[in-house]
Amino acid sequence: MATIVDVATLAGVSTSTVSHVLNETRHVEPETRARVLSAMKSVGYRRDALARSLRRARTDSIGLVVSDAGEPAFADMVHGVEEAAARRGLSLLLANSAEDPARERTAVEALLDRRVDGLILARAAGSGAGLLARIRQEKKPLVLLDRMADLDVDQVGVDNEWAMTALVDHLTGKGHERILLVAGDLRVSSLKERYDGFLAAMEARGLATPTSTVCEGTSTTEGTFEKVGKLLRTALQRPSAVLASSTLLGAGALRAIQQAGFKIPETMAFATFDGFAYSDLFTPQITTVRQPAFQLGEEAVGLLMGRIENPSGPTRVLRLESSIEFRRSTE
Amino acid sequence: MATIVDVATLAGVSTSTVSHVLNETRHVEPETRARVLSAMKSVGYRRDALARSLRRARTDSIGLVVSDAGEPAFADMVHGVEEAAARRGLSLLLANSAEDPARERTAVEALLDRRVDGLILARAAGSGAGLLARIRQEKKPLVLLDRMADLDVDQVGVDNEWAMTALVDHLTGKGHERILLVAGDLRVSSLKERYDGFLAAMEARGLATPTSTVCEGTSTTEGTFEKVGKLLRTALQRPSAVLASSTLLGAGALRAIQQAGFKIPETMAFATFDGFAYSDLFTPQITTVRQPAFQLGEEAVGLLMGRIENPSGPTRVLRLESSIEFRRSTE
DNA sequence: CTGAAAGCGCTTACAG
DNA sequence: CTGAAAGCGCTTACAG
Repeated sequence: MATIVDVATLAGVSTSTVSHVLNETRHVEPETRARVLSAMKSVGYRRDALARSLRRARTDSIGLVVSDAGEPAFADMVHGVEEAAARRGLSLLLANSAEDPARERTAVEALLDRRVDGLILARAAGSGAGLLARIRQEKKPLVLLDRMADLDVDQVGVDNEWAMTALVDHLTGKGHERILLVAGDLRVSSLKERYDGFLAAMEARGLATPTSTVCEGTSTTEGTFEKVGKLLRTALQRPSAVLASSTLLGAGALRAIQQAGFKIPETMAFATFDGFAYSDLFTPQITTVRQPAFQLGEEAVGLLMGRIENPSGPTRVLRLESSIEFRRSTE
Repeated sequence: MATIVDVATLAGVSTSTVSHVLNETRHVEPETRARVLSAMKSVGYRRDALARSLRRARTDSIGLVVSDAGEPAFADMVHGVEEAAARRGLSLLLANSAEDPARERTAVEALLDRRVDGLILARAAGSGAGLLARIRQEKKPLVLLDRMADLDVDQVGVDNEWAMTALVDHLTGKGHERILLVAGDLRVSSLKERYDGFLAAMEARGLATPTSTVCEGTSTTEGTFEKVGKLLRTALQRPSAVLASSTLLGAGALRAIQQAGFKIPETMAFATFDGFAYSDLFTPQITTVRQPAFQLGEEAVGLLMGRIENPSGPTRVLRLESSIEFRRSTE
């Protein structure tokens, strides 16, 4: 591997000059410059980003830790982050916590060790406040993605309560009064917000919300299938509509509905957050709250760069708009 | 940020000793060791991975460039690579070429600059041989993922020809003789292999394959929709079955079939590679060739580590088995 | 069992 | 307009 010294020697100049040619950071005589450039070419010079970073105390890289790389929404967010990072010439270090706080911690430590310029985190379900304190203590710029926190931290997510309210409006408008919410793990802030939105919206419409109309705590498709199935079989007053707070929960609920013998939308209405890909091609046609996952990722990078450039600026919290795709499942 | 010097000073030892405690690389008196450890704790020491890498000429990081982060199959591969890398304590640098050879090149250069220990590449459609030559010239360990090449390079993909043959067998067994293959961009090796498999299988069964039964060259859902629609409307001898070589192509073809007024499977059989998530929950129930995308990613990391540890070992080429999920769409 | 010192490949004041 | 030299934070022969 050729180094800057090789180039300097071959060109008959100092390493300073080579460095300045490389970075265009001070004037160099055209002729000298040309000599340096041709020396670089002839030795196949490639600047070592590591050495450069060490000296500059800046790596031009950012770290992203997502909680569930398997979910399509997260895959889209990763994609958005990658895109936005590449546009700015930043490298992206990716890690997946798989909803495990211990793995999340390990991943964050590894990223801090690598001196990323900043961190984007979609936190694991059971993630404590300690990790964020740690990052703050290192004074490392941080942005929370999708999973927000009631803390003084830059973050970007979606308008979960608004979307849930709109969904409940839609269903109650169709005459539904008993709605089953498949809420999932309420330690996840986005799921909690959807849950809160549901309770508030139902209450605002004067509709009682007995416990039997919320299925919470599941976090796998299989577990959700079982729990929803049980609810559908035993609920004294059977719901006329089911609402799922994520794709994974929706898949479990859908299977349970089908297996219990209901027909969508004839005997059971159904809607879900996030939803399924290419859903317009398939039956049942499902009403879906679509979050702008890709943009979420892009905005996270924007917030992070803002924080890196201005460490003491005011905290920024972004809520992007979801859109609701109304389809036959809630007719 | 505390450095190794701070720790050494506080503990009253040399930096050598601190380093050796850190890496457990030579014996240190228990008492000294304890002093060092407590000094680390009290200054909040965190080893700088950059400085370490610079010295060791090894970064414990690998780079992954995928061609289409939007496709679910690639998302799964990324997930598999991440998982396998994390298990080995490697950091993952991720980039997306979006099927653009120029972006691919930029991404690879950035990764080489960062001195990743090795590179995993799912190459862009129009990627030339120059890039691989470049990587080889840098003597950087390399593994090709999914998109294979007839070159002396470690690589892992799936048994595309076998799967296509099995699919054709299945359809001809049902009496289909005119099959439309939606083949996509044949510069992509996996698509080319599926295409070759199709031609060979049809020929082996004595079934003519006039041009009209292959739709090639499209690489968007929209474009595929249009082209397949046109074929279905104008084909002199209309196909009785449609086969798509990827999810994206399948989505376009499916839309075209539906819009042309065919019913699956009554008036048109249909099957696709890669397919749609949770497809068992939706109608039409589509026969799908499922590739083990996650494992593909894991195996790629395995091959890469093998190459890093043994740069002069023999080339390894892996073909993982796909599985075919037979469903109603080809009944 | 431990330390002094060189060196990884850069950048950047400082000096001329 | 250019160069000599210090220093970023580590690791690792070498010496004792």
